[in-house]
Amino acid sequence: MLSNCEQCVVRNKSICSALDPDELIAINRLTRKVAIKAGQALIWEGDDSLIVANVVEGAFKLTSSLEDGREQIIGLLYPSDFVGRPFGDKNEYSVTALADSKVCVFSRSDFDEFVREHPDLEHKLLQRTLTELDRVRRSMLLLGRKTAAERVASFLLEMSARLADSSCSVVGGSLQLFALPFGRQQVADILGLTIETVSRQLTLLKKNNVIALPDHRNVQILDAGRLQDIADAGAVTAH
Amino acid sequence: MLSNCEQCVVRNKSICSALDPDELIAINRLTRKVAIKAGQALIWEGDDSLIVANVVEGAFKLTSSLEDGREQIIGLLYPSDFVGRPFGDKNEYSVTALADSKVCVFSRSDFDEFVREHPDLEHKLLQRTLTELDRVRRSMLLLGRKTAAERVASFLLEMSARLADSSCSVVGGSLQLFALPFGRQQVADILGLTIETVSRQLTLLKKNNVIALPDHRNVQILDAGRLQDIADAGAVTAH
DNA sequence: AGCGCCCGTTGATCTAGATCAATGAGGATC
DNA sequence: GATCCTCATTGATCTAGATCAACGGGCGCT
Repeated sequence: MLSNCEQCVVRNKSICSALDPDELIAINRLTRKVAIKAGQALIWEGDDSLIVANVVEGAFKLTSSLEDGREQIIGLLYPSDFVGRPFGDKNEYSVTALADSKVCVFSRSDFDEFVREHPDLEHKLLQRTLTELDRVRRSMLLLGRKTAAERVASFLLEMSARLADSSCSVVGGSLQLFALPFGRQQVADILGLTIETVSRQLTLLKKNNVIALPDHRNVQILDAGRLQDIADAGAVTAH
Repeated sequence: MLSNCEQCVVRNKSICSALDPDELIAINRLTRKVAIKAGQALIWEGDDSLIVANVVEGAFKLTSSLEDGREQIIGLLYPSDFVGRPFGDKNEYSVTALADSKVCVFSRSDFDEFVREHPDLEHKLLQRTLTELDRVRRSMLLLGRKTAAERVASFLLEMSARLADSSCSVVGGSLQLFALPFGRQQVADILGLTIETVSRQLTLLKKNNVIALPDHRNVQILDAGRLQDIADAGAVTAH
């Protein structure tokens, strides 16, 4: 069964939304849909950049590591996001599936060529890259200067914002519930903290009725204003 | 005196290198050369994105801050670098001159329009943005997971690499001398450390004969291999 | 030359968060 | 339903780096 761009679920949100029906048929020939199991890597840090892809389903983490095993998560990818390093020869980070996922893969050289011939596509790619750059720069402030309390609060707000448009979020007078797509260690690797510190900060927020934790994966924001204050200035009034 | 792209000193290195003589004349009309004194801001964090520019001369820092004054430097700009946020309405960071500088300014709307009409220019911009994204992601690992010793060593190597092609670098059997374009506080704000910690790490490297510090601004790398080892694994063998 | 001033260095102490160490709470397997 | 097994929480202690506090040295100014 061939993949078919016309009935692709991320067609209208991915960079491919820049293409008209004819172009969609053309790009379809360059493409191959691939399933990736949770935990499996799509790209390895340091590898030559041979493929790029669109995320169709699931979730991925981008990571950079030191030899002794310390790891930093430098980005998260969801359906419709673009993966890989076009116009460059090395991948500076690994891309690993957090859940069973599907991606739509291009050979990098095919993709580079196709992009150069389709300025609207290149424009979409530029916009995404600029947005991602803004996001990454925001996290530099978090990693370089924020306290543990500020980091955890900022993280919860960002996750809630990012998962808001997807299914399970209920916004009723600042009451929000969402499921983290990963465990505590990954949260720690996003925030540049240890698992224990993340856990302690979360229970602190729970004790102060800023959030509720129905179970290990779900988070409910009870007081978004308070959480925002903590994210910006770290004012935790409790013991 | 009008600015003239044809005799621009950064013409061949900036994004404008994508333009042919006719296009250069066209873009020249959109452009205004502006001098910025050291310490003066070109763009403020949170401002609407009304201008973009090319750096012609001098140096700039990009910063993001918290209300209580904590600051993180999230990027440095040198001649030929591009500044500002095209295709977006907010600047998420401030841009401040580190030295007396000159920039070539565009109104953002003029620039956005011109770029859309010149795919080669947009391509250059995309390449720069992708390269910058790689750089910024590398610093996420530094800020999130590296120790003070590793950060300082990584910083010195990156500065030496970046300043290598410019004037004053002397590469004689891994012997390199360069001048930092800023003081200790700025180094601390780049590395997410305090000024005292930066100072202590530098004197430690000096005591171990890994670097020499002729004066407060100049750094000489005596043992680049050793410095690289420290940057990657923090192995400081000394007291 | 002498006087401040700014910036960097050095030292002493403190603390946020890391590390080490149990303990507990689902979730899958048989 | 008992047995693991993995992952989160909680507690006790340690430490890298922050904070607080002198001190010093280069540079511009009169």
